[in-house]
Amino acid sequence: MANTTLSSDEREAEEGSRPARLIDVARLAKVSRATAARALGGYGFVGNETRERVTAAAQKLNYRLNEVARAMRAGKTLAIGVVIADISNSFFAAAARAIIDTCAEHGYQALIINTDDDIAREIEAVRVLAEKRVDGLIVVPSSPDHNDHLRRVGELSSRLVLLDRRITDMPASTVTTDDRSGARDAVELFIARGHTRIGLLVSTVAVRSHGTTLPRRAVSTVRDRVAGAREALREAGLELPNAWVRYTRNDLPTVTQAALSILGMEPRPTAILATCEEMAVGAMAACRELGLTIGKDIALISFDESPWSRVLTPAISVVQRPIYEMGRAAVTTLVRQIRGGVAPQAIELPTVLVDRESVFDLTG
Amino acid sequence: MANTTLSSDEREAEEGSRPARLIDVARLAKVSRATAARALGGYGFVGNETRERVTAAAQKLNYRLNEVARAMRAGKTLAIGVVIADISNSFFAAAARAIIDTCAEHGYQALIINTDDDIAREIEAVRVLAEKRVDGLIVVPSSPDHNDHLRRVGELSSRLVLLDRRITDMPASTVTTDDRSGARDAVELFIARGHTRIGLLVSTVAVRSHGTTLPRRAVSTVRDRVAGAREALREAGLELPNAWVRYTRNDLPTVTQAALSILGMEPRPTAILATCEEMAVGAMAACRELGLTIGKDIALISFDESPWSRVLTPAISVVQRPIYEMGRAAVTTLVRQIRGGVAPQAIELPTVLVDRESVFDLTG
DNA sequence: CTGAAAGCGCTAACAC
DNA sequence: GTGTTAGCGCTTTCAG
Repeated sequence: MANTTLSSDEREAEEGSRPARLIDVARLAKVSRATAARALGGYGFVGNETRERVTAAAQKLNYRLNEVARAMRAGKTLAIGVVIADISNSFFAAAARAIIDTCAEHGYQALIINTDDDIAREIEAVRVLAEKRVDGLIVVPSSPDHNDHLRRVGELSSRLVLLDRRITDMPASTVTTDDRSGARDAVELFIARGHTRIGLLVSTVAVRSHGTTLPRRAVSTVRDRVAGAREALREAGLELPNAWVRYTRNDLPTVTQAALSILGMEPRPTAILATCEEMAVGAMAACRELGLTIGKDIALISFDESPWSRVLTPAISVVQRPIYEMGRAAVTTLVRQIRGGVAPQAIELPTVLVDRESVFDLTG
Repeated sequence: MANTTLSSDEREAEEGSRPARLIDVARLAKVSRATAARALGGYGFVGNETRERVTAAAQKLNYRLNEVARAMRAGKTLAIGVVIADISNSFFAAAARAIIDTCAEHGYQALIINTDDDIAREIEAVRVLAEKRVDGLIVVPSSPDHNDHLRRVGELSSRLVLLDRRITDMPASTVTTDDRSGARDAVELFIARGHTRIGLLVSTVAVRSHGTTLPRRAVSTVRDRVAGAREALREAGLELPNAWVRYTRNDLPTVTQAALSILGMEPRPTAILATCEEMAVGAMAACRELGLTIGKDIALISFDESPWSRVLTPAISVVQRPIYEMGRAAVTTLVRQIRGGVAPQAIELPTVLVDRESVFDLTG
């Protein structure tokens, strides 16, 4: 390696001594801070030769804009807060991916906080993000009726998008899917194939372990899916005994218990609608324990596509939701609101039922 | 609702007019900014009665510390940059969950950027995070030998933790798992059960679609797993024909093709080691197409636990890695480095082989 | 076209 | 115990 001599400036750039500031660049280029800022920021009028001198100086000093100072001065952090239940859950992971990428496209950074659907943690998360002075907020609300913390965040409350779930009495934008139709479609498919005993495995955190009554604090997606299923059932003149619907937390042991308790009924359902991946897995676990075969003894439809659902035998039929699009829409709506001061809007995306092999025919 | 009269201050707090600043609190409490700061920040000496007046004023004005100003003044953002391949991938999602939570426990906020294992995007991500003046950096490096961008970040290069993968010639902390042993254990189990024709399905992005030679740019986890498998094979005096190992991108169609090309060989392997969930799913897809049954015609072991792996029939045997612990260790190490200026360290966590039902016995 | 200077909101010496 | 003040690094009028 050539033993080149480095100027003191250059050495500072190489090592981590102290990041160069605008004024250092200005001095090296023999201009004022204002001119340096203009040259680097690409605004205002700067002479060509001056601009080049500044750029060269910045390069030489390895200058990096201090975003913190910029944010302070400008009153914009270019950051967006994201409050979700659990990023390790596949639904939220996919949504987060969309949010992060779309934020980046618009020059924003996403700050993500997990709440595990705990309202206390949600309130705390919003507080923290407000202190960080995020320019906007995307929230997956954990409770359908707590909205105080979302109203009390000053200007942020007009830069707020609710994702996946609606909440009462909150004038904010929402991005949701038409889960009621999704559930209807699923149940109607069961019915068309001759199933009359249809069970519901419903994910919710508003319950201690698992139970048979709709929890008072169930979020809108839960309510919509149950309502959609009930609708289809009612129109077909079918019963939905309490014992066939189970509201449950979504850890595998609990879900398995819940599924077992449905499948242990006499008579037992021949079909199960699972409201998410975890519910489907629990149903599979229960079937395994009982020696029941999916697609033969038990028909299954699950909300949300999983990597494995089309690969199993039988392949699992699912109600697909456009998760990536949801995340993307949340960000674009939010950014529009931040920039334009436009009115909140409600976006509802369609679901699509993908029929594979897990719903066998009973009419034959 | 009671028609209470609000003071002008209170109304401002209710609406989003303009966030209260420290000086507003100070004025309302009739003290100086310094005293207000001390009272609120809980440091220095403040009279009891004064403290109460300040707290009350802050409450009344709905005062929120401005984190941006604090960061600027203190020279610490309390933010940590996280550069990963893809947060919607289950491995990274779990790691991210651990990172975010552990960050929060230490008072830090995680800023996450996806690279899709593209080195150009990784370089850009590091640049952006450096501008944001993050206090530390966690990187899952996408290339084993690009390290310039990680050296050129000034003081940040001493506040850097490499997660999941090592890279050459970089004096940074690393948090990895003992993947070599993991692969060894898996292959040894195959061998113990009488399998002699063992295939490898290896996930990598350093290849166009799928091929049979170790890509020059494969990351350390890929190298380690292949090396571990080869070791076990060699010690048992077994061959690993090129045709039985496939390096592939991890989208389902490509993986399925790769798996098909292994399973189309004559003779074909009776066992497959999949280096991640996506590889296992691809193997399952291929088996499905060929009418082969896992656990009967083809033995399968996969790296990383999946929600569904223990629930299938047969249940899939896996090489578990302590993903949450990895994320947690990355953050604790990093925080120690930020706070203490301690030397970089290499942490290697063990893997554990969980034998379930997907490795059938050929010795009978 | 370029420079001087004010100030974003906060903390931490340093006085009193 | 409490107040005064000097900046952190940047942008942005306002002069020249």
